[in-house]
Amino acid sequence: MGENMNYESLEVLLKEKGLKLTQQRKDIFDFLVANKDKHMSAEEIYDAIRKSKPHIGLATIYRTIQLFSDIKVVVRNEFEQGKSRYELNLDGDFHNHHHLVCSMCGNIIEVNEDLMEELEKQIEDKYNFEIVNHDLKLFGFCVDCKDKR
Amino acid sequence: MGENMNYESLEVLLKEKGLKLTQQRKDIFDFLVANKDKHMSAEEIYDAIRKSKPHIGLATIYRTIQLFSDIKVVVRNEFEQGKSRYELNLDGDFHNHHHLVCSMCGNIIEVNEDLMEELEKQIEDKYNFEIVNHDLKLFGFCVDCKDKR
DNA sequence: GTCAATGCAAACGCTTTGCACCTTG
DNA sequence: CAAGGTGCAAAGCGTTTGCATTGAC
Repeated sequence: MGENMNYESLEVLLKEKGLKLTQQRKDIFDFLVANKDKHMSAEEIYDAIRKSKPHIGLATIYRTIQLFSDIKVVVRNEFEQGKSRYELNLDGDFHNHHHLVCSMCGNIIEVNEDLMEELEKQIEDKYNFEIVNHDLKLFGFCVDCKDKR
Repeated sequence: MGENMNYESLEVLLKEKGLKLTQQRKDIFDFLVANKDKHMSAEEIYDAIRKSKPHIGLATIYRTIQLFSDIKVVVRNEFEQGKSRYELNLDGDFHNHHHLVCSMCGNIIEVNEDLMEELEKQIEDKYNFEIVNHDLKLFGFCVDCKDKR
């Protein structure tokens, strides 16, 4: 997919499945690109896009995000129980990266290193389990909060 | 808490907070002990207990599990989106253990090794983040399913 | 023109809550 | 007997779905 993902590459992924590049899909994609460092809920995406496109429906956000998730354009994550947050998957990487979740301020920090190879190898051997992907969240206190306690 | 957790140790934890050891709490605790290797949803716990105690309410299951979670007697986990599964936290360990989730049959396997010390140390240093707990799920194929693909 | 996509509102599934009654300590 | 706890039903909340209409190709 590459760092410079744009409408064309999105269109290619959609066309492969006989799907259309609609204005709403462009709008949602644009918004995700403009906020690629954030982890947003469906409602937040909806509210933000609605400011410039008042007719968009929340169901469209959900359907689009589901679709983008299927074609690996976004990654869904669950930091709070019962509520998903989404982020753009710029490099189209299959292996998820990790997240640091601050228990005090709720801030989410991306970890770009994998560091899981050795652990996964050991577990694959011992449990005879073939690991395809992982989901690692590390809870604790961020730089700003660790001293405030 | 120790391996032989029983009513007395549960009662101590409750008393500390001015709470009572009711029959329903005993029933739910018993059921969790009898199924300590499983990861059950609230509905599953409810249905199972209702067979012998038909008058128990689902809300009691939720309230009790929430309480048990607060006093670290159970651990809540989310393997499927929007649905929690619960397991007894026998040793009262603060650091969660890991889970292998089979993408084919849905089976969940416990990993008792931690293996995270080195990774956590590296991340704490690089990101200046104080790690307190983690949540690691490894998705893939279990022994029974890896050949069936 | 065809088929996919949208918007709306209603339905959904899990979980929480308000309240009158009951039980524990 | 004074908390706290329970059961029931209703509400809550994020998400999904049915359907008539609209829009992309």
